[in-house]
Amino acid sequence: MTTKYDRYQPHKIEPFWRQQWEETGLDRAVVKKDQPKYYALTMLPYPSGDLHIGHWYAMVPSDARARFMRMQGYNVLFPIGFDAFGLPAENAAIKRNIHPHQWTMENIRRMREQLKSMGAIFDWQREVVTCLPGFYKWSQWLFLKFYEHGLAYKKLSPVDFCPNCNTTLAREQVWGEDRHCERCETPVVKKELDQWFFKITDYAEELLDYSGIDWPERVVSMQKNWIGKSEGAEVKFRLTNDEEITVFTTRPDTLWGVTFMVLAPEHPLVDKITTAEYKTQVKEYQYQASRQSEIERLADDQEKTGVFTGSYAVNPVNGEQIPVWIADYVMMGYGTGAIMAVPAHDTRDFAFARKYRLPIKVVITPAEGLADPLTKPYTEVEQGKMVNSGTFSGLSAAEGKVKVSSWLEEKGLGKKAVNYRLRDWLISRQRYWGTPIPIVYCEKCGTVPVPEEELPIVLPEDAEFLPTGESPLRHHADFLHTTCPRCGGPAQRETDTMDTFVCSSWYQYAYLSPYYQGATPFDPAEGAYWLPVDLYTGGVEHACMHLIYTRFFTKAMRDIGLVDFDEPMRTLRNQGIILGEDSEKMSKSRGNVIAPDDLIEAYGSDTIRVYLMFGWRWEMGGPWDSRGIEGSYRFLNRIWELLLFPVEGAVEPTAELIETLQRKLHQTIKRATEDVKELAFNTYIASLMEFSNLLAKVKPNLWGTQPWNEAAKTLTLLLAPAAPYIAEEIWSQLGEKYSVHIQRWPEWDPELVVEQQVEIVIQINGKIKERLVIPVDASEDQVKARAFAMEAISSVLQGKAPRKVIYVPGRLLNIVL
RNA sequence: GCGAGAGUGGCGGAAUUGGCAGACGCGCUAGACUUAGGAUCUAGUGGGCAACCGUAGGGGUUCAAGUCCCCUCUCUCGCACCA
Repeated sequence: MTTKYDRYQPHKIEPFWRQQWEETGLDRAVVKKDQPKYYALTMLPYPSGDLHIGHWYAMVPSDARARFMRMQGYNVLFPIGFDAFGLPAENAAIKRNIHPHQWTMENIRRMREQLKSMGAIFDWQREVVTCLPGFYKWSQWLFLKFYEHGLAYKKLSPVDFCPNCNTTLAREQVWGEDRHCERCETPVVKKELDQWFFKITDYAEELLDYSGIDWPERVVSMQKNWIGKSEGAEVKFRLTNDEEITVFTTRPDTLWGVTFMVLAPEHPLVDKITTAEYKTQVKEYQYQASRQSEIERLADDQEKTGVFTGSYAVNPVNGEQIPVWIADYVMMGYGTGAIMAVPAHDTRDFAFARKYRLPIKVVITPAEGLADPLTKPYTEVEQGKMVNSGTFSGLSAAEGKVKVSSWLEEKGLGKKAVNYRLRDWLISRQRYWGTPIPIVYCEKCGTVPVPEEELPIVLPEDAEFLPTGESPLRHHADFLHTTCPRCGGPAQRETDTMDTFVCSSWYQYAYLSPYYQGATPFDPAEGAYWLPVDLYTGGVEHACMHLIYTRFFTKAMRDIGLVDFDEPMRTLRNQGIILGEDSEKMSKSRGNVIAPDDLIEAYGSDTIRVYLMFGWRWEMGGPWDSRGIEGSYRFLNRIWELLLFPVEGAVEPTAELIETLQRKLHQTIKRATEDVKELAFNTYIASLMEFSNLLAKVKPNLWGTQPWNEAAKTLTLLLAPAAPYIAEEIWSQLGEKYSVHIQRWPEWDPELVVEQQVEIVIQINGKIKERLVIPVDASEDQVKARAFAMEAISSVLQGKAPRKVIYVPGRLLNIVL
């Protein structure tokens, strides 16, 4: 390779070592029964065409961490793949008349090369591309298993539909107040469609349990929020015309305060219970409400509106007759779509009652009583006491909640109930570029699952891509028409494809044995060794979608008998986002995109790697600073010269310098080790910088001595996870054996870490007056004696005894007067 | 409104969890080497002439607070008529 005295030339060394690593299979990950495993995973990218600096920011530190674990003696699996189904490919097909498959695979080819230059230890033999039949066969297989186990079902339901993407969206793909499409920001509309769902709600309770995993509090709280568990009771209300309406309430203790009832405008009972007199008004209101969801629901301060149905219900606890209204502040999609209104103790009901002059009846009061008439609802539970509530009067509201529920249950008027905000996962998409749902519709047999042996149901290649908004599969006769697997008669295939989140819900298992040919989605022997994932890293934006789905999948797979653990990923960590230099999100339209390829050309991959780790707190991210990267480039250049350029002239080692060097060496090992372990990459790099600064200082005296050589070797090892290319080159030039990356990570000696001399701060009343350098093992008395002898101290004391003296060994002496 | 998190020099960020605030780096200033420097090296760099003052603001606990407690403000993210 290069010879000594050459300057640092990343463009020479990086391709060379990349090839060496490839040829020697350095990063191949295979099962080694006698070695502890470590499965590190970074979220797989969508093959948009170009590797973005954001991909680097996500992957490089994860890679460094994986490399570190490998040097710590673990057998590390750090795989990569491509989340290759999805809309952009299909849109490209429509716009530019290029087949989604071709578009996707070309992008992958390009990104694969870009990923390779990054220098990560991806084992490319384990690469998985989700749009290949070898992969999606198993998505289909899992669908069939879910179907068998009652976890996949079809139902006609109002779903969110993006008119621009021409497809349905899962609830979590609808964002913001105006309910727009996650991808294209078009406001979604409601459509009544027959769609496939996964029964994620079966796992709602279990999904709330995070006890076995180490996930960021933020993600946990977002998920809990999303799942939205609330406990209360379901209460049955009989109407005067004999219909029955069930409501869900979290406040059974307020039952005596119910003064009216409200149904969602779309509630199925509305038509039945509306009396002739009110028909027109109700119909009109229902129409307005249905338009509401289609029109952008602008922030119109949400004045509550509603209309009376003409019917009355009977409060089961006291026999009072209460009017039944409909109002759009009650949602069909939550609870039972009907509420009992307690205006005295609920903000919304209060506003509604005020507007329509409905009675307000107080049944919970604080010790000091309430204003009469009420000016605002009293919603407190903790301090409230029940009143006007029959035999329950006098109980605290909290007690009441429990006791009233039990009582309802005894009397058959209702029951304790838990309600979740989480809804089943809508997986049907009316698009071509996705996993076909392996279902056939037969006139005779109805809905028939495709037999396992017939998988994969392959996407036909010769589909036509027209901007009509309908799935090409629907117009593909060969695909559409088939025979019923059960009766052999004519049948039609399901033409919906699966949400791409299905692919990413189980891809971590596909890496174990890509495109597996066996009887299950992955090789059980590989699974037994590598699973589950030890460390998963990626963006926090997936908290409520991907990260809930993959937990659900793993639990479902467990119940099917495919895995024997409850959670897919033991530890989760999120990185932040790198913004443009203008502190805005990077985007082509803003023109603030930083292209990694340009940076590689200017500095080489190692510099980018080091900068991405050093520049920000990883979990935070922040704006890019194109001047900052110069610092990382300088750092690598300095290391290069420091370790490879000899000293001209005499070297004069002193015992003191050797000791200083050795101590700093061990301190650096300690810091670097602890920081990488904690994913504190910025301080890890900082510790290496500090150490190299010291090395530069002692180089004229120690160069070539045994302690120097030791330090040089160790620094190279410590640098290896961050800057793998330069570390390998330096290692080789130092005359060490290939490869630096499979050497044992250095260990520190706790005794050598401690300073021999420490500076103690001498404070008077907490203010620093003096500093004192003493041996670490100096006794308190010695420190005191020396401190009191100091001019600045004794002059203040003037012989008087201090009130108190606090001594913190190795840190300070505080003299309190 | 609810939930989560954050606020430290000109900037990115450190601070062994209550013990020297500002490590490391960027930028900046001065100097050196140079035909030249947007290269490199050396020194300096929170504010203030000082005593001192400084971690969003105010209060508190403590010998000691960026760190703990209470209040306020600002920002970011998520959810949002959730019954």
